Amino acid sequence: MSSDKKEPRSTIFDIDKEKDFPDWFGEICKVAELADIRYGVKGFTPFPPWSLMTMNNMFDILEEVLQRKDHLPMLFPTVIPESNLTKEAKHVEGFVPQVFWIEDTGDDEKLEERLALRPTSETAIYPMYSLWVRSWRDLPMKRYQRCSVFRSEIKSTRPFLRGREFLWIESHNVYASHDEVKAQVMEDLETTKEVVTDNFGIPVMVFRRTQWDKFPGGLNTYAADTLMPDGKVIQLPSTHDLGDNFARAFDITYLNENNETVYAWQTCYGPAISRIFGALISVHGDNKGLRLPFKIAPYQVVVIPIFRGDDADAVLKYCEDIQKTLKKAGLRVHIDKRDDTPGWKYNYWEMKGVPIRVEVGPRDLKGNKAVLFRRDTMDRETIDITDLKKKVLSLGTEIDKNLRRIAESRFEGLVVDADSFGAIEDALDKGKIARIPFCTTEMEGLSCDEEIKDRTGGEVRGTRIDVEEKPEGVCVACGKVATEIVYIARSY
RNA sequence: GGGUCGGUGGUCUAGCUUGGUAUGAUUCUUGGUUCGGAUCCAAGGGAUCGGGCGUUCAAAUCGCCUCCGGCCCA
Repeated sequence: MSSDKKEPRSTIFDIDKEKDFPDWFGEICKVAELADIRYGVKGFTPFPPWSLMTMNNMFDILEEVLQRKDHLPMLFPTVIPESNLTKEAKHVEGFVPQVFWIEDTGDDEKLEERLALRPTSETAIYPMYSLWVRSWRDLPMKRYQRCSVFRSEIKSTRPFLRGREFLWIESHNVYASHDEVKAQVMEDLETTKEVVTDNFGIPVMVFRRTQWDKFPGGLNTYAADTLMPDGKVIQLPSTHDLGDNFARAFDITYLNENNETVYAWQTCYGPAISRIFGALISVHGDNKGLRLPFKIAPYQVVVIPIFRGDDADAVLKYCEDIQKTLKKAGLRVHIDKRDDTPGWKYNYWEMKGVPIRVEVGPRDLKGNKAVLFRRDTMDRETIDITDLKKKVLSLGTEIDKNLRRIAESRFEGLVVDADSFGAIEDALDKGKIARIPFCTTEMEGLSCDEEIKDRTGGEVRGTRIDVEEKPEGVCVACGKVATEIVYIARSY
């Protein structure tokens, strides 16, 4: 055989996202240095710079929106004394099975009272709210904290999508009336759409969850779902109408204008950034790796110098001028000066998902040009260096629009009406979401949900709250008159 | 939680059936060469074979226990 020539190796990363999604996800976490699963404790994962820098940018956007809507930041301890955790009965039932407990210190010294690592912070925060809320003048009290929480998940864990420790923001709000609570629910849904869809380019559908799937201890849960490449949906932020349940359990009362002591009303809102990041890379990624939105990419632009021996200094100088210009425009720019070939660097940064690449070599130097490459479409364009800033800025906007457009196109025709188990299963097998008449999302409907799950693998995600829907016909499962339209999907 | 497959230098991997302290690639370091889609050459570094116990003169290899992970299912 003659051909002992090396075949050009294709790319760093090349996996069919649609066909082999679990494989794609695991590999991209490793090769793009997003999560290192070698830590050795189930569900606990170190995040290297690339994912953390992206998540920090996501946090910044979310916090900016929350603060604009009058939420103030705060931070509570990680541990919750057992007596506080167990004050609200339903809440206990829902969360205690997943709690990590601290029982002793140092050399086996037993604690007087066990401490829980917070699985969520209601029971940490509300005893203090009980002290902080005194009068109607203190209301509304809108606050949030950015922290990590701990849940001993039984289900199999994966980086970002389901960890036993994950990063989120939780907002906890106190009001004088239930009406204000309902308004806050709507505000949170708008926040979700502004942040997750407008900024991160991830389309969502919002649902009111069923009574058996709501936040333990609350009245109602409203949540945003998005669609993963394998046709399953995943829950992103959720808002809970807590009614006055927790106020009664934690004695959060205030003096109203008539000098009467009354219970307060509450909401909480929990966008899990690490999970949204997991959805983001899955939704926007392609077979060559990540495609990060321009708004949140750690490096929005990477500059690749190309040179032969004696051109090096001039080319590098040219690159630094480019970096200076773009930094002045407020952009995050990186010059890759490593001693590797340009082609290697192209593949590397494409896999990492940097939205825009500027390639600069002797040719460009001579003509005062630069080559602009966009990751989303893999298109190249040669531009005059004087247009650089303008072009990069408009291209960044265009990339984000395009990523969002691609993601949203997957939602078109996604919902399919069904009126039988067969039709539901058929829809789910095609990666669709089934829309069906259903008896009720009150507790009595649970057995119907379970039957649907047994026979189709899908589950009831809830009822739409952004669209009015009139039920017709009978419940697919039990045959009783339908009182609601619900959506069935396979889910994470 | 059930099923299943797996764990060998940083990474991927050969060896396991038929016991005799480990193969190759890549990464990493150094020097040179090269640079418009994964440069090439040379030298060097790096593994008590996930952990424990057992069988044996001898265990990556055989047995038991345990930890960790992947995938599928609930």
